[in-house]
Amino acid sequence: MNNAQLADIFDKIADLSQLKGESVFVVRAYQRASHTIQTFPTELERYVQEGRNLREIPGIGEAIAKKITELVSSGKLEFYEKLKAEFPEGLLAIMDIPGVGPKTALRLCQELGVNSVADLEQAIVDGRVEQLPRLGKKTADNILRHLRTLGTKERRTPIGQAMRQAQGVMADLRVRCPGIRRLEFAGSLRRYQETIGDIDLVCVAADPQQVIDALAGLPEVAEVLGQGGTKGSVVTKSGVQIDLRVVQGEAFGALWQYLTGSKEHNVLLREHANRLGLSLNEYGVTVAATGAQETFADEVSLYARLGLAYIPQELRQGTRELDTARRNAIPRLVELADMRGDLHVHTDWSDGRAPLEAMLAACAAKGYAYVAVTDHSSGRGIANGLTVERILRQAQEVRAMNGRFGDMRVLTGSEVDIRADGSLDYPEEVLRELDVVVASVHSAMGQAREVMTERIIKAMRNPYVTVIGHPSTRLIGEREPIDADWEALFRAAAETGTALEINASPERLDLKDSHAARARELGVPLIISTDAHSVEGLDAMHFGVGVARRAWCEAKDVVNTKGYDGVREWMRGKRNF
DNA sequence: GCCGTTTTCGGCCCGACTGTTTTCAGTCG
Repeated sequence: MNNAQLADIFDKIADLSQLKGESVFVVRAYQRASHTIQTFPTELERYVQEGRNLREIPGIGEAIAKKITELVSSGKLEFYEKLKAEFPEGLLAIMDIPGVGPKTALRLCQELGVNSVADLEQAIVDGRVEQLPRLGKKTADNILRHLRTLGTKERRTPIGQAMRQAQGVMADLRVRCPGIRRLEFAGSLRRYQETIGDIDLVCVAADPQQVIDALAGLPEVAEVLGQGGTKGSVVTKSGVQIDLRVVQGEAFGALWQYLTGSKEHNVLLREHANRLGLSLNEYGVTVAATGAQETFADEVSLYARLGLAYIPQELRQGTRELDTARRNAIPRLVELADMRGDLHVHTDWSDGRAPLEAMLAACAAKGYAYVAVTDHSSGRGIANGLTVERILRQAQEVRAMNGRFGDMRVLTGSEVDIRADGSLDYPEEVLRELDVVVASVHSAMGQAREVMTERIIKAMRNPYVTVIGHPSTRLIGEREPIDADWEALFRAAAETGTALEINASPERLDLKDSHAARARELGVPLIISTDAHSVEGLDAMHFGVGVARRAWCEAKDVVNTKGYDGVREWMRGKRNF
């Protein structure tokens, strides 16, 4: 049983506990455990097998540790089975409808005999729901509306799309409201999560109402969910929810912090504040003893007031960042400016859209010290992969580009298919001629775990393989990752000195954050590359850096933060392994 | 159910908005 499945069960236990009327603290404990498990870098199943103590994980106590052990050893949990049996199966789905929580779901079930979403729809249409005390026509209509769009819209938006949309809306708002003094995005977008639930915007303006109204009036807005004096919430025509919070004055630090979250981080932060005799909300800090209010112009001063080092937004996941900040041990995370080159770039020699020179010119304009040209190998017929003859000719041309783009060094390379049996698409005589070999799985992605794991490890053992490209092959929201023993892959990568890629393309982000974190822990060299197929694609580097930062990576953990000489030296190490 | 620079027991984050209410419960983030 993997962490995602475990987390799902504890999330359901939390929901069921709510229905059962357990105290909110019990519910919260299960929710917290679910979140912790979801983001934990190691599979708990392996953790338990290795005899490690689950209770060392924050948020996991005696009771939940026992439940996890039962789940990973038997695949079942008696407590959960019994709990589930107490309620109709459809009740959890009813609770998934926005606006319907445990209280309402239970009433619908007990007072109207509603046991499924379909039952509920019928009950609303029949007019039975609006007759219940403290519900009413408006509530019933809202539930119906949400119920009917439940299956139709994607729940989360990939970060690339959300980022574009956020920037568009922010530009529009600035034009419409000249009184805006500051406008930033917050939430999961700012934390560089791979998918975004809704876009959170924070704003400082003299006239908050004007900005709220402007948001509601944007042409791309399909529905206004709520509109108050400081807060507006809309859904765009593309189905993305945008929440906007506007304040007057300069007390921006606490607001931005609050809306950046995560929720789990904020809960921990407020608990921490309470222990210091302080109370924290989105306006600032209140000293409990005196009632004195303090505001903060920026986040750094807010964290400092709470006795904490600044916590970069990507680390605000509600895991160990608070403890680390208290010990003043937050590392200096890798930054976009640390990136010295891109080691995975395509041109129109294969399936890229731009010519070689255009790609190189764009890389030079970014100030890179080097770039590797890595078009597809011949196995990718559909991607116009390069035959042996063409790759050797391209390598010649690429080498000849050196000196034409200032100090930027141009490296030869290829993105070589790892075939189903783990062999590579080019013979060694060819690979030997290339500076950078990105080995990637592009076919037979459905192989069984053992086969797939062995296949990739075989590629790592090839001395000419520099890096494994987009290791999981997933496309976010479109294609599931391969099934592989990640722990085994990470150990093999560390042993052979093969880098693993953090593919920065926002539809991939592969390795993902938790995998990158585990790889880093095991000493695997990481390379952040854009896999650009166009000039614009080169701009995706910051998404990859965001993933690396979420994985607590420092510059030293990322190979292509080294200068040209450093990278060459590192690559020589791999060839001699 | 978890947890400890007040504590192994007694606490546990905080506010906005909606819809239904004459003061607030439920939901959400």
